Amino acid sequence: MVSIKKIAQDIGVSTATVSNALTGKGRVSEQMVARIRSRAEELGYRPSTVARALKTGQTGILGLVMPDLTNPLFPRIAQMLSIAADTRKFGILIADSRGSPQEQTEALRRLLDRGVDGLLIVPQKGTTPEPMPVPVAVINTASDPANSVSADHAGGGALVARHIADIGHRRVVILGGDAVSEVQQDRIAGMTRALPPTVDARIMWGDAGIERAVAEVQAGATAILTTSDLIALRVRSELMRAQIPAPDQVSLTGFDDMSFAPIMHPALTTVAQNVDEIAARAIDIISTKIRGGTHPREGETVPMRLVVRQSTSIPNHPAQRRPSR
Amino acid sequence: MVSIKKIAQDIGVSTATVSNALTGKGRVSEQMVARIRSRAEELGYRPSTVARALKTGQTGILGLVMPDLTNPLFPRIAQMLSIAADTRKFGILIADSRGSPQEQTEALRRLLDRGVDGLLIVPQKGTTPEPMPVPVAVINTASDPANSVSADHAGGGALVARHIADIGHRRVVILGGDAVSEVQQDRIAGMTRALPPTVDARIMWGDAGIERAVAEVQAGATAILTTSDLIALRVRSELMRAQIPAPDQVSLTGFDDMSFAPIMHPALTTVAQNVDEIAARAIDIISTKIRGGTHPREGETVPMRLVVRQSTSIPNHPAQRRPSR
DNA sequence: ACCCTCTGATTAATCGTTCAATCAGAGGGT
DNA sequence: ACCCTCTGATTGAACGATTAATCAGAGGGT
Repeated sequence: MVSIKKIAQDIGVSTATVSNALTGKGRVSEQMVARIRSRAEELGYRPSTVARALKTGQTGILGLVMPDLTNPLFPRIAQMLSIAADTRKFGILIADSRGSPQEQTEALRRLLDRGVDGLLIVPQKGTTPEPMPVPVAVINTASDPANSVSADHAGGGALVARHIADIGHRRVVILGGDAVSEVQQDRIAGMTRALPPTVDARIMWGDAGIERAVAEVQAGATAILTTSDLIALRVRSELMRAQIPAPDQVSLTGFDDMSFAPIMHPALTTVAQNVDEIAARAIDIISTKIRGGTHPREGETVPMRLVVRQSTSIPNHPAQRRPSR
Repeated sequence: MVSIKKIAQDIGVSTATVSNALTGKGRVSEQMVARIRSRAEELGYRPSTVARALKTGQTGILGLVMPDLTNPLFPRIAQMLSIAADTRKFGILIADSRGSPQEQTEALRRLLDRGVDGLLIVPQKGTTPEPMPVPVAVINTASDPANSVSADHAGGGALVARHIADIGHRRVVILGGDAVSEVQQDRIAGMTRALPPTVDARIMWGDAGIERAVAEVQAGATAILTTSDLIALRVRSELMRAQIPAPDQVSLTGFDDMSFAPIMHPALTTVAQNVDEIAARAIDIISTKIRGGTHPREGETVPMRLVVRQSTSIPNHPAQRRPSR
């Protein structure tokens, strides 16, 4: 490995001068800077991030903790974070908390031991991470007081609910996966708040909820709003089993615009997160925090975007038929 | 931050003794080891991985490069690699190559600059990474000469093809996504080799292939074997549009057992990768390489597992009806 | 008493970089 | 001549650990 020392010897100056020339910090004449730069280039010099880290106390590495990497949405977040991070010259060290809070704590400890400059945390459902010795950016949802940035899940819920109300549905089912999840709670809260009082909405949860939702459709409900594309897909399967056509007899919506949403049949109406923006904001926040500042927009959410596809349509139920708008 | 020096001062010995006591390397009396250990415990001492890295030249960090993190299979690999890595005390630094070979090279350079001890590479479709200054483990497919470990894609193709042949199909379509992908090539090669000569199989590729496959079914084919669950899902949508019932008129298979495979309708017959084993093997290989050894099983593949669900059944086409076995 | 060996510890260098402090010398002003 | 300022460079310590080389002293053998 070629070090600053080698360059210094070659040119006949001290290592300090080389360091200054390369980083542009001290006082070095222009010719000298040019000579050093070109020699460094020739030798293929790459500064040792390790040595720099030791001296400065900054590793330039961020730790990323996710609840369970198998959630199909996380890779996109991870990818965008990784891209946003390296515009700021940060690297990303991953840790998986394997679904358990103890493991999450373990994972955090390991990252801290490696000297990360900051932590990006997507918390376990229903847990709040304890205070950390380094700056932290939490990506969760608006109702989490620790939240640094996240999608506007409630707003997204409102978008999809309003869409359903607008096209004429009057009796709907709202279907959540896991009531412990704050994200899902917020999505549902957004839906219920946005629905006009003329709409009859019932909230159901979990596996049992899926069956009950189908029964509810047979009893006259014309739409099922879910908090996840995965749930929507399962509902779709149950509907087929019950021979209920979608969207003819029932409209269906998901959440997150996962990979399969556009290619399932009917293509799923859903709400997309602006993952790029969330990632960029998270990196922005964590890096200002690391520099000791306070980010003006910390805690703000990023709007979601309604993606209307074929799984939602005007209700076709005899009791509720109405002219198209 | 509490360092080795602080402990040394507290007890009144040299830092060397503390280092020796903690790592168990030099000659230190048992009582002294005990005293140092307990003092370290009290102070909450955590060794600086950065300082250690500078001195030893080993960071204990592996770089992970993936072609495009949005592929729904990669998060599982990343998760398992991360878990396997930390049993070996390695951390994992991620980099995304955003689909382009140049970016892949860039990503590798960034990781090397951070001083990773080794690289885990899932290559871009159709590209072979150039030689690297650190040990590398490549996760790709058997036909890649650089491959270190991977699923036995050809074997997986054989499993699913044999299943289809066994239950009586005689005219099938094999549908690939992208002919550039070596993985998909291997899967298809495995399928065709495993099919008996009595079976008529046609290979088709890409978006155009999906339409042609549906036409082929209308012309009498009774099964479509795809190289990916995502493709299978798209085929499923096209079949519904064409009002072709599955699996009644046509059996359908995917690959990779993605999250939605069990919950789509009909639940998808597919081939699962043993991701845990692949990850564990990859870490094993890279760590023996880092220690300067050669791994005895490098290059071997890990068997895939056929997962039979409702999307495949005995062919029901009049021309090919036969008794159940 | 002398030499040898062994144990348990210390010394000091080193990894590659940064940075505050220092210094040599040029040039200007009086 | 003398003092002052400014520029461009150097010195040397530090970051926190590891490690080869060294050393003091205890004990054993002759």
